[in-house]
Amino acid sequence: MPQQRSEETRARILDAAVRRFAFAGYDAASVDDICADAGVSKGAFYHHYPTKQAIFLALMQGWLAMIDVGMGAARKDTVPETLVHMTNLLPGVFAAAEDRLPMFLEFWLQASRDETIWKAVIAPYRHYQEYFTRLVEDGIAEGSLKPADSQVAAQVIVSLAVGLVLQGVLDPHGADWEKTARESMQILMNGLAK
Amino acid sequence: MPQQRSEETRARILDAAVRRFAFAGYDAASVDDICADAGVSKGAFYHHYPTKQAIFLALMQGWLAMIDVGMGAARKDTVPETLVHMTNLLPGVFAAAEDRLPMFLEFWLQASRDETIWKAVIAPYRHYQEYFTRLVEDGIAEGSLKPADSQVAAQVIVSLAVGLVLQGVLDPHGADWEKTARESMQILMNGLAK
DNA sequence: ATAAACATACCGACTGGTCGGTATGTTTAA
DNA sequence: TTAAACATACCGACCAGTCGGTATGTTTAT
Repeated sequence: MPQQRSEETRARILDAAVRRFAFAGYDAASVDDICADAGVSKGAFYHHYPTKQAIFLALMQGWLAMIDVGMGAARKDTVPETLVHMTNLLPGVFAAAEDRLPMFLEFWLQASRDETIWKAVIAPYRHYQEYFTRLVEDGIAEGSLKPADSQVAAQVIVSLAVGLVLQGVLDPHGADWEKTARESMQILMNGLAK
Repeated sequence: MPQQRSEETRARILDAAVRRFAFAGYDAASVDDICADAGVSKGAFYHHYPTKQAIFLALMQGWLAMIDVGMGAARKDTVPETLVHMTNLLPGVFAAAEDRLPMFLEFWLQASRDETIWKAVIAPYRHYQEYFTRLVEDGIAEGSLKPADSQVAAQVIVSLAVGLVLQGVLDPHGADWEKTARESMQILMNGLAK
């Protein structure tokens, strides 16, 4: 394997970037900070990534791809079961990414202001919307859900999830968010299920 | 009128700050920018506000207070009616504050990292939670809502609202958000109402 | 085999510019 | 006249990105 050292440096920079961005935010995390954290020179940084924005984007892509994989693997027998199962996955997500969740917000905020980042965020985002829309349609087809506008139903689900995550970011100790997530989905189900 | 000029300058600075923060975000909006936009010198700025953070906080306070007023005025005969009426108010909120909504996200993000701002955000936020909790309890008492954990029910409502607003920020043209808001609340009601 | 030629990885001082905040001077209103 | 309101010049810190140069492989020609 040629230049495996290079790959390791790349990874170290990426790791450090996650830490610094999560801790201080995109603007406040300087490239110098990231380099110091990674134990690497600025030259190395710019050798591997053309700009600060580029590494931010790389990070985001990785994160979004991860979610994608996790979602695909959650499919169960019936649609309501799948949805409930997904909420059961939430605690793990929270625990694994607790300190990184502000980054999620950061992604969103940057996306709302930066054309490049927006395009990178909006595609997977719409993909999720479609995923849930199809899920709801399947549920209606299999008879476990009431006939309804599947698009709206999907948006409700996504909105609820987004809202829960963001409240979890803002006020982690303000509630038992995993319990709230489970029961919230239950209430939603009462409105959607047959 | 003695300090009327002073008051006007104050207001102009605040207006400009809203515009610049909304357009560029907290970090990217420089004090110089704000002053230029307000047609005022830096000396005037620092005469009226001790720091950049202070003006941001003042802005946030005003915004939160505004929501407070709007919420109190929405009360109708029954609880479900009140909630539906509130979603009907959303389009106005969206239209009036379209370009300022990213600031909402900015507030949130800053709050998740800055102790001072966090405290200023969390108090009104919990106040809303309590408002909705009481609203749900009233609904249960008046018999229009199913008996349920009022706290969780309130959190669902708030989560949904937060999620809808944030999706509206990220992807304004991705859906008809006011319609979605209305129908979402309807679905939720199916799960909550008797 | 091995040295020369080349390519990639990495270093860290430096630049040009920005920004929050301050010091000091001038105007305005009472 | 005097204090508040406002203006201007300036300071020190910081920061993304650059650049000349070095170190560490990798390929090529002999």
